[in-house]
Amino acid sequence: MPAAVTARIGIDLVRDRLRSRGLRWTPQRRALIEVLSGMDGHVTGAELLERCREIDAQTTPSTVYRTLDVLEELGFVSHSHSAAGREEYHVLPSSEHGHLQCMTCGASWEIPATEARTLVKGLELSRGFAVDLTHLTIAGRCEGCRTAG
Amino acid sequence: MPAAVTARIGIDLVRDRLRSRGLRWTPQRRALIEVLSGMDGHVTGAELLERCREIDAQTTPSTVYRTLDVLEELGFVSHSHSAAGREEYHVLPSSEHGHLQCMTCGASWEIPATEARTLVKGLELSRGFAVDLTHLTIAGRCEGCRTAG
DNA sequence: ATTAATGCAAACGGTTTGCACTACT
DNA sequence: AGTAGTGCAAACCGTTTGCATTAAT
Repeated sequence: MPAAVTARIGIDLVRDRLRSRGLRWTPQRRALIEVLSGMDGHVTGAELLERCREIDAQTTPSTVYRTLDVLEELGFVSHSHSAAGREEYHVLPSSEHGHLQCMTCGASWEIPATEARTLVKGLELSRGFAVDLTHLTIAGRCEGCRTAG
Repeated sequence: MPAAVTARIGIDLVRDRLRSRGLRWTPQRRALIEVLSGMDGHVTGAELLERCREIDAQTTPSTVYRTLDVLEELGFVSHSHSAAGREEYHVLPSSEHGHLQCMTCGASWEIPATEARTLVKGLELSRGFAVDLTHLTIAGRCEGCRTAG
């Protein structure tokens, strides 16, 4: 079982990018970036809200979700949907990737573009369909849960 | 672009299976089965509710969702999650399959198990991960939307 | 001074629940 | 008669919105 990839999001980089677009650097945004930079690649909006509240108990949902929208526009995060149907944000690492999620233990792993190449190419050739890898979540049972249960 | 597969769900079969388990056959259930049997493979709970209301305007959400749960237990339907994150039910055709969904026009197509074999086998071999194909929805852009836009 | 961003509070949409009532068997 | 299923109404949860206020530039 491969370890989950840890993605990095540079606080200074985000700040500079925001400013260069005339957007602002606020304590609330800083908190969210801090939370995101400590993530191992995937979190729901609700989880991010909770974690931000650990930093600042006054954090409001609207601020978090609006900031996530902005960060998505800037290309720092992207979102897909978990097996439970909730929004799932993840920090954009260097390369595009999908997710593998275990329905038993809930753990999730990244599928690098290289590993998904056959799938992506296949659907493009057979159906002319352009897969959005960042949005892909494949559900199933991981090795640990299969051997355990 | 392959045509969407039309699945069939036999009204009499469902009725008999319900009864054989001590469960009951009601007008509300009949309505839902009728709706489901006219589907081309994928609908959200909310859509099913609406369609049931075309048959009986008094239909309530609770009844529809509870019946869907029962039907899922009996193996007549299964659910996954659309690209928009909503629950998506589909009638179980003879074989397991995943979905391809266009994020531009919203259309969706089935991916038969045969076509997903490489993916499923690959993840099993490389990671010991057992893909739940019925739960899989791959988002992207379909051929039509790619050439149009 | 300008205007982006926040906080509030309320609404949203889809789904789920508790409970008294109905109706299938 | 017994109990599965219904309808109602309210709650749920995550997310989104409008608007007046605050604060970054």
